[in-house]
Amino acid sequence: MRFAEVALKVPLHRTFDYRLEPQQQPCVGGRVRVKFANRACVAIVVALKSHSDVPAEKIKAVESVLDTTPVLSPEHLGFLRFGAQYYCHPLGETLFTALPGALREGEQVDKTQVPVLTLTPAGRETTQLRAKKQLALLEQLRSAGDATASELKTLGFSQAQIKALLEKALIKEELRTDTHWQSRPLQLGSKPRLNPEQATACSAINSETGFRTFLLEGVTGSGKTEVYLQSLEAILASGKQALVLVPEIGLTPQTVNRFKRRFEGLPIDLWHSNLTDNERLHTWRRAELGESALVIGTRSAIFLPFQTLGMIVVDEEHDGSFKQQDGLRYHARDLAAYRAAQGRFPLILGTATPALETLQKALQNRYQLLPLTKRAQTQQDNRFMLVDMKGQAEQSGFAKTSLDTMAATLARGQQVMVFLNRRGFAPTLICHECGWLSNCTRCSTSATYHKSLSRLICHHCSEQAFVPVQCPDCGSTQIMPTGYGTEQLEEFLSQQFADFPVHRIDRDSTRRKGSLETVLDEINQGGARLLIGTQMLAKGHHFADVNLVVILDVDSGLYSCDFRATEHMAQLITQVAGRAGRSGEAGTVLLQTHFPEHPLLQDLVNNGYQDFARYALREREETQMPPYSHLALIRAEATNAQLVMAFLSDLVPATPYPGIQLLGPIPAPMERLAGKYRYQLHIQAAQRKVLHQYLAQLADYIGQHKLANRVRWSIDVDPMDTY
DNA sequence: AGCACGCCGACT
DNA sequence: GTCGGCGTGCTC
Repeated sequence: MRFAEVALKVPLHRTFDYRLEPQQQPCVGGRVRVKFANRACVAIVVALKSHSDVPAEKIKAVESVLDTTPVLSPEHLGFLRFGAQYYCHPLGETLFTALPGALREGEQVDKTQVPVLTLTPAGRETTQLRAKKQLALLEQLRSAGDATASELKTLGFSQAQIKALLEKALIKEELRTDTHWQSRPLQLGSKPRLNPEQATACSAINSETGFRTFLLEGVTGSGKTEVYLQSLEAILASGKQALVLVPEIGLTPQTVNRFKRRFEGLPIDLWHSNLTDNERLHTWRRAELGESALVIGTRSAIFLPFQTLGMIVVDEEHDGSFKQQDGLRYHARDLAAYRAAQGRFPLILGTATPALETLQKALQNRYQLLPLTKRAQTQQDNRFMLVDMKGQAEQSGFAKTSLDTMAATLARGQQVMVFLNRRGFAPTLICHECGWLSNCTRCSTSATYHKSLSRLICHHCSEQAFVPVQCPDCGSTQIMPTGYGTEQLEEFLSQQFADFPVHRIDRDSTRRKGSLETVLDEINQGGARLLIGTQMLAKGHHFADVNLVVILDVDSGLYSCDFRATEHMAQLITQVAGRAGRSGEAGTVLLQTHFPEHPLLQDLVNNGYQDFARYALREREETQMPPYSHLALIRAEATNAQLVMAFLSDLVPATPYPGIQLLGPIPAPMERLAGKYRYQLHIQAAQRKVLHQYLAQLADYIGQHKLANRVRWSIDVDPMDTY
C-alpha cells in the first residue's frame, strides 16, 4: 500500500494522508485532487510513503493525479518549508501562497503562452506617426526590445495603442520560443565608467562565488543601479538567472527601461500585482524553464521557481512594502537571504538608508558593507536647515522663512518640492461650537476632508460620508477643517505663488491611469515650478531642477510610540532630501519642526543618515529592542472586543517561559479598524531560537483553543508596526 | 477555512 | 409545528 502525504489550503498546522491506487504515480512537489471534509480540493504532495499512522478507515483515496513532474522542486519545497516554519504559518497555506493562482486551481502547468509584441519591418522603419503615444510605443520596442502587452501597460501604454499598431501592422504578436539566451554572448547597451567606489563594490561582488550578503549603502545619486547592472552582467553572462526585487512603487518605466536597455536581447520579465492569472503562470513557467534571464518584481517574486538562480538584488531594502501584512506575513528581503544561502549565490541589499536590522548585521561583519559616498553629479552635499516653528506665525502650515526661501528659489527659475505625508484637504473637521470631530464610524481615527470631492473619507477603511452642513451634535454651521493635507497646500500655494505652475502628486491626483506620467513629463520640461506631494514623491522619481525641498510634518515621527518611528522618519527625510540638487549645485532642505534641538534630528541633519543610524542602533541596544532582541506578535480582531481580550488573555501562561517576555494583551495601534476591535500580544526574546520554540508551542495551543474560530488571529514574526 | 451537526427562539 | 440563528467540532 502506498500513501501520499499532502498539504492543503487550510489554516491547519498539519498534513493529511491519502491512499494511492497502484496505477497512480504522483510525485513529491506535484499536485493531486482529493476530497477533503466533503469538498473537492487541490493538494500538494509533500511526501510519498508506504505506511500511514492514520487508521485505515479514515483514509480516503487520491481522486486524481495532476502532475507527473513537480510544480515545486525539492529545493523550492525546502525553501517554502522554511518560510512556513519561520513565520509560523501552516505549510499548506504557505505553499498555496507561493503558487500562481492558476496552479492553485488545478490548471495544467503549460496551459498558457503569452505572446510578445515585436516590430514588423514596416514598424521598424516608421519614424513619423500622427499618434504621438503610438510612436513612443514603437520607439520603446526599438530601444528596449520586444515586450508583452502587460509589460507595455506597466510602462504607461494602453491596450488601445497596442491594438491600433497591430491593425496598422506596424507591430505583430509572436510566441517566444527562444530559450537559448544562455548560449549567446551578452549584448550590452553602452555602460558608463565606474567611479573608484563603484568599482570596488563591483569587484567585491563579482569575486564572490558562493553565498554572501552585501549591503550597498549608497547615498542618493551615487550610482547604486550601475553597481547592480555590472554585478548582474557577470551573473547573466555565466548563464545564470537573476532576480531584482523592488518596492511596490518602484517598478517604474525609468527603472525597467534602464535594465532593458542595458541587457538588450536578454529575456527580462516583470512580476507585480497587476498581472493577470495567465501572465503569472506564464512568467512562473518561464522562470522555471530558465527562459527568463532576469525578473524584476515586487515582493512576491521571491517565490518564483527559478531554474538556476545566481543572484538576488533587493533595491531599497529598507522599504516597508517588502513585508506582507496579511496571510503569510513574510519579509521578501529576509526570505531572499535564505534563498541566497540555499543556492549559494550573492545577495545585494541596496539603499541609501539601511534598515537598522540590516545595518547591524553589516557592522557585525555578517554582511559585507560596500559604501558609495560620492554623488555622481553633484559635488556638494545638500544643506539641511531646521525651521523652528515654536511661536512662529504660520500660514497654511508654512513658516514665513519657508515661504521666503520658496519665493527666492522660484524667482531663480528653480523648482521647489513640498513634502507632506497626508493627502486630502484636512485630516479632520471640527465643530467650532461644541468640539464635534469628523471621526470615522468604523475606525478609531478621524475621516479626512476631501474638498474637491466634497466627501469625508477614512484613509484606513475607505468609508465615505457626505460633508455635514450642520454639526450632527449641536446643529451649528461653524464646521471647519483643522490640520493640513496636500490638497490644501495646493490651494494655498496656487494663490501664494500664482505666477508659477503648481503640481500635486499623491494617490488622489494620480489615480487616473497615465496621469502620473503626464505630470512627470510636465515637471521634467523644467523651469520654476512647485511640486507638492506625499510618499509618492519621495521614491523613485528623478527631478532634475528641484533645488529646494520643504518637509512639513517632521514632528509626527519624533514622538510616536512605534519604536521604529524615528528610523522611518529619518529614512523618509533622507529619501526626500535626495530629490534636491541632483543636477550640479547643492540643494537646500528645510525641515519645519517644533523640536529643533531633538538629538536624533540634530544628528540626522548635521551628520547624515549613516551617523544617525549608528546612533539609533546604540539606543536600540540599550533598550534591548530589535535588532538586539526578537519580536513576534499575536494579533487578534473581532467585532466583539471582549471576545478578543478573552482569547488573548488566555494565551498568557500562568508561569513565565524562560527567555520569553510577554506584554499584553494591549490595543493595536489602530484599536478599531473597519468595525473590528484589534488587540495584540507582544512576545519578545533575546534568542531567536527560543522565540521560535515558544511560538511553535503557542501555535499548537491556539489551534486547539475554543475561541480560536471566533476571532481572526495571526502570528506576526518580525512585525513592522508595533509600539 | 469551510462545512455539518445540534440546540434554542419567532414565524409562514 | 419548522426555519434558521450561530456555537462546536472535525477534516486524512
